[in-house]
Amino acid sequence: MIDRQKREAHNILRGLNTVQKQAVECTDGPSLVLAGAGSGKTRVLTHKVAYLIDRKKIPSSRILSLTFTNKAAREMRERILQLVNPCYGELWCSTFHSFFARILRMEAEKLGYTQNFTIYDTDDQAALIKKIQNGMTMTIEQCPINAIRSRISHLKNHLKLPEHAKESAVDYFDEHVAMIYQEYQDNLKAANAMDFDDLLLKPIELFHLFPESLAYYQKRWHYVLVDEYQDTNHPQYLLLKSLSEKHRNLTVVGDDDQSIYRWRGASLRNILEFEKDFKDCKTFRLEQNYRSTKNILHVANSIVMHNSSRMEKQLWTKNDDGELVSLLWNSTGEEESSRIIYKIKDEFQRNKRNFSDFAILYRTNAQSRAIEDELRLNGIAYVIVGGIRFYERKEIKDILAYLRAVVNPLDEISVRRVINFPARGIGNVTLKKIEDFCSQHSISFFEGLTRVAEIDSIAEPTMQKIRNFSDMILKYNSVQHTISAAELAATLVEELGILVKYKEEGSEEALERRDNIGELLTQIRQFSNENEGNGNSLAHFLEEVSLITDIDNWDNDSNAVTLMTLHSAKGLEFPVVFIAGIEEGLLPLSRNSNNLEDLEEERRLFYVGITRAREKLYLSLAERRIRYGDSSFGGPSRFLHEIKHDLLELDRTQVSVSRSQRSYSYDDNLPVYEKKAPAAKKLKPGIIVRHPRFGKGVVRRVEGTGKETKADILFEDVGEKKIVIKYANLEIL
DNA sequence: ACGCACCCGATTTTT
DNA sequence: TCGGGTGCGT
Repeated sequence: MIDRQKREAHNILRGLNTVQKQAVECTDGPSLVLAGAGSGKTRVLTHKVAYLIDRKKIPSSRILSLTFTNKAAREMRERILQLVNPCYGELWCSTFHSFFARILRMEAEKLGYTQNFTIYDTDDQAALIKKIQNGMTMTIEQCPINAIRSRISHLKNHLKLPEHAKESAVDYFDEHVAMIYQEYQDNLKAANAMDFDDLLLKPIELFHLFPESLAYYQKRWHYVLVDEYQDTNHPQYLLLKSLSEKHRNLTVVGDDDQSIYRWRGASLRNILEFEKDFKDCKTFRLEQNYRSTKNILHVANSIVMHNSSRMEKQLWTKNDDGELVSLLWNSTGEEESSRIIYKIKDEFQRNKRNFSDFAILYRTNAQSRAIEDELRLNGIAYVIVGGIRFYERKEIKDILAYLRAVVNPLDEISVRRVINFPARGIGNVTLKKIEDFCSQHSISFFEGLTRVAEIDSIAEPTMQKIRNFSDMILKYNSVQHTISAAELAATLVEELGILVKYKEEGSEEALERRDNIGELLTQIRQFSNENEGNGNSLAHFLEEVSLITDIDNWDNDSNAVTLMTLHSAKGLEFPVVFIAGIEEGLLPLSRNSNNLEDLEEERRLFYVGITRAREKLYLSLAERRIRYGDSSFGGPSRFLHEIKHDLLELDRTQVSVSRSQRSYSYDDNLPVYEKKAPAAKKLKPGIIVRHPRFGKGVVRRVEGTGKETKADILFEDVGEKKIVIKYANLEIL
């Protein structure tokens, strides 16, 4: 036992370079790790947590690691568990939003919410704003919902209250927004709902109003570590500052050159001024890149050095020069797609690559379509990250809205969403009558439904329909704690009869919707199994779902080419990367070419894309491309001129394949799209399993594939064992 | 209350 | 070009 601990402690520092080691060993006080792309940023973070637990004997429950995505949080947890014995206690790796949502669930009453509050996503926000705008009597001119939504979000992120917004309004739009903003906040409160921004703002309010509550959390967390610090916004900055005020052990890791979420409130200031904000802070610069070839890195450096607001850094690598970066110069958008696919096949055959080695990145989702068509035509498997998310599909949102209404009937947006779905003859006129009744009596929309008998103008048959609806919601509301989420959801879907309806409809679209709902029910079932006896699992499920995103589910296990936006690619790496559409108007996007700050963010976005590539980078552009139905010509991106010419290899080879010749669907030389066995896929370090003989344990390491897969598992009772999966009959918990 | 036709608008989207 | 949202007609 002691031997193993020694070995592990040694492992924690082994394989780190000098700066990385210094950063890990610097445990006391604030520290800033400026980590260039591919320089082992997450490595420093995970090793530091492991070091704290193992060397400094800090209970893991005192260490808080915050990230932006669930995927990053999950990976961080797994990597820490590979380094240290997890038995010291719970390990806290979480996203900002889910961490603070968790706090808010506990403290909701103090802020006038109940603990089963609903989290509103962008769609719900839009629906609410729309409702408010439609209800405004003196409205002269309507404004685009999304413009209002993002303005309100902007105001909130700058801690501007509706009163402030009113005072500082300079034009009609500002005034209009300020009015809606006020009502928007009131409505959220009445609906017992919070939007994403509130998940950060309400904790600030909580800490402000209840200093003893803040003191509790300050005492609770001895160490706070943050990944991707360059993307934090102002509320996040304030929260980090107050949470770490007592122990002062705040470690932030980030790269100002990779800050690409300014448009969403991220403040580059946070990382640029960290040394001023935390006076005695220690700064570490990780400038050695382990990911890319020298050529790729030179291109990346030559681009990003054109930015003015950045901290001076020079990435270098011991890796080989590698191939030159290729510039695929095309005349049209279609040619671009063909050429990329041609290159993929070429790389595939010449360099023995897997399809999962390739990523095709683009600035806008709309660009994916042409590339997808070409991939399909050539029988190459691909996965798209982003676009329409599973949980944003209409049918999924409909079911979720029912579940949300059941958990929180005050959630007016959800109730309204489903009151006439499936169609049950309750139309706009009736809704308006109920609405008026509710505002006359100052009651919630749902209470209005239950008191529909008092509304004279509604005809009896309609009343009955409304009563049926509200009774149904109440029925499920009353059993939510006695039956499992899975059972509740399945019964509800059954009662609604939508699966049958979609089946009868029979169209491809309807069948897909039916399947999606089936998939949702499966997910709820899984969730129920995993969280048995955890109180109200339906509410938990809804919270988890509202904080999940597409990239969280992306797993590069399937042998397929990955397509995604430059934004989604941050944090990932691929042997071969294509960046499509390096044109004026697209990169930089025309809207963001006018002011310097926007332009610099576009440049960083390009930089992020370039630095995803390990071995080979292709840049691609088209002289003409169809956009919004028109043919447009932006010309090569200005960023191309920032690359030294001897780093680029111009490739203008014509791809001489016509549509008809390419219409075969499978090429014998291409492997069949194949997914890895689900069992092997799910078994990852950090996962809890049950063994028929040894009981419960946590997976530490996985080696081998297929039938050969073995795993080191640390069991609660019998210690660590190496298990051959094939024979073990493990149950994944 | 529902269906169809037309019109407008159109980044990126960690949560 | 394409999809969603509005408004009119039944």
